[in-house]
Amino acid sequence: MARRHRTAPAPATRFDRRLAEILTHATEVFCKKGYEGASMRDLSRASGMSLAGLYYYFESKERLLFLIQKHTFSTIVQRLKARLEGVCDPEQKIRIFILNHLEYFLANPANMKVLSHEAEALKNGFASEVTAIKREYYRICVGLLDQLKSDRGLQFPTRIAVLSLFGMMNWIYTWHNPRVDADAEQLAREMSDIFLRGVMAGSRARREAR
Amino acid sequence: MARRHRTAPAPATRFDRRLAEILTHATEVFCKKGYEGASMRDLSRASGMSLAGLYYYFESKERLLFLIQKHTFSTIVQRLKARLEGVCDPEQKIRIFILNHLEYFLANPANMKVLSHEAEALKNGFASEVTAIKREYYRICVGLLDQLKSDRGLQFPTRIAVLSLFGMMNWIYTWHNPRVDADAEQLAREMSDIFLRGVMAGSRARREAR
DNA sequence: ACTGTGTTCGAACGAACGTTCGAATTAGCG
DNA sequence: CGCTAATTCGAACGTTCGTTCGAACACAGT
Repeated sequence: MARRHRTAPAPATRFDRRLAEILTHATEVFCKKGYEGASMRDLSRASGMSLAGLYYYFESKERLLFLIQKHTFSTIVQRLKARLEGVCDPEQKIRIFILNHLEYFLANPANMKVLSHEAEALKNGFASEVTAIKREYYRICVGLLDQLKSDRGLQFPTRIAVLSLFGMMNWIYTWHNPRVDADAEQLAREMSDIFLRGVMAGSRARREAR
Repeated sequence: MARRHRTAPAPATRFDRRLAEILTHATEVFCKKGYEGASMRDLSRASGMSLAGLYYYFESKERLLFLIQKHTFSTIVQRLKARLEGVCDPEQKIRIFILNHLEYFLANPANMKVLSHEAEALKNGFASEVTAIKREYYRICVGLLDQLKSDRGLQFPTRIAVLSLFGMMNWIYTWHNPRVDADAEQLAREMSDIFLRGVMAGSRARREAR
């Protein structure tokens, strides 16, 4: 009956720790079978808790997905802000943005797949809160690119560039194989090279043909 | 009882025409609610046919998704091959590849979302046939990039470049708004610029720092 | 009008779904 | 130990799921 609503990081009660365990197992199941395809009984089996027992920790399957998405996205934004602090060079900032994204992506592939692939699964109330974080993340990236543009007198469509970059990065969940593909650092370097050369090369205050 | 198995394009029987109608409506429903989230009753309502009536045209929900994915993917590959014929310049070929993908994408957004987003929904038998087409499409793109590399003496990781390009293009289904965003031609030009400059600029047989 | 084949449907099947509830069990503290 | 509150669970709720079946309808050619 008594539900905690900690947003503070501090004491990590028994309740909070158990909930975190359940979230971890549920993330794996959502990753493998999809949100709609995963049943509460699947989650029960994966977390070693009875079906009814799960409902002591969250009131619905949808809220469970919400908790996973919100925690994942919040963490990635928070880490990005910490890493961006004190860096001035806009190119370096964008490289950090990409590295931060890919490092978290490859370290927590299930979380990121659930975040990317189940973006439309939440309804009104839950959806809007995750959308707010997504918008903030998007705005940060737009800011970095605009800074790069004005610093170097470049000319390219910011919206398309940002969304192309997100596409490059988020699509990884469909193909990355840790036994074949490079680690996050190298991957981030290669994607950064392609993307940054793409927006920087030869577009200095041009008036292009067509 | 008597089911047709036409692969020939020719006569378009009543059966084939009605099936195509159902596929169109089903694609919209799968696009909006996802494969798992869409019920046979949803499909029945959307196509104006009774629940039982649908099973005269296909034997299972999974086969219905398979038919949609296979038709969509086959069409896009076939159009690509036709457009690529006779073109020699590798840069031009890649621009055609991107344009072909985006034109079909924006002209048939529901089809392409179902193809991109429900790629893992099919099981063994159905999955392998779609995967085969996907692999062919992937190999074509690898071929174009390798040709560009050797023609111009470039040096970049082909696999990462191809998959980044697919990410840029396929991610569109998450953000494209026809009332806000440009048409396929302009979008293809902008993405081609970013991508081609990215893989071509300053990587001529370099031995790069780090 | 009769016959046969292609097409459609209402009704129902068993299984699985998300969620609830009251009782049983456990943990923390006097 | 004994008491209270936190935690877990078996069993069941009503609903919806994908699929099936046999009867009905539509429309040829004779």
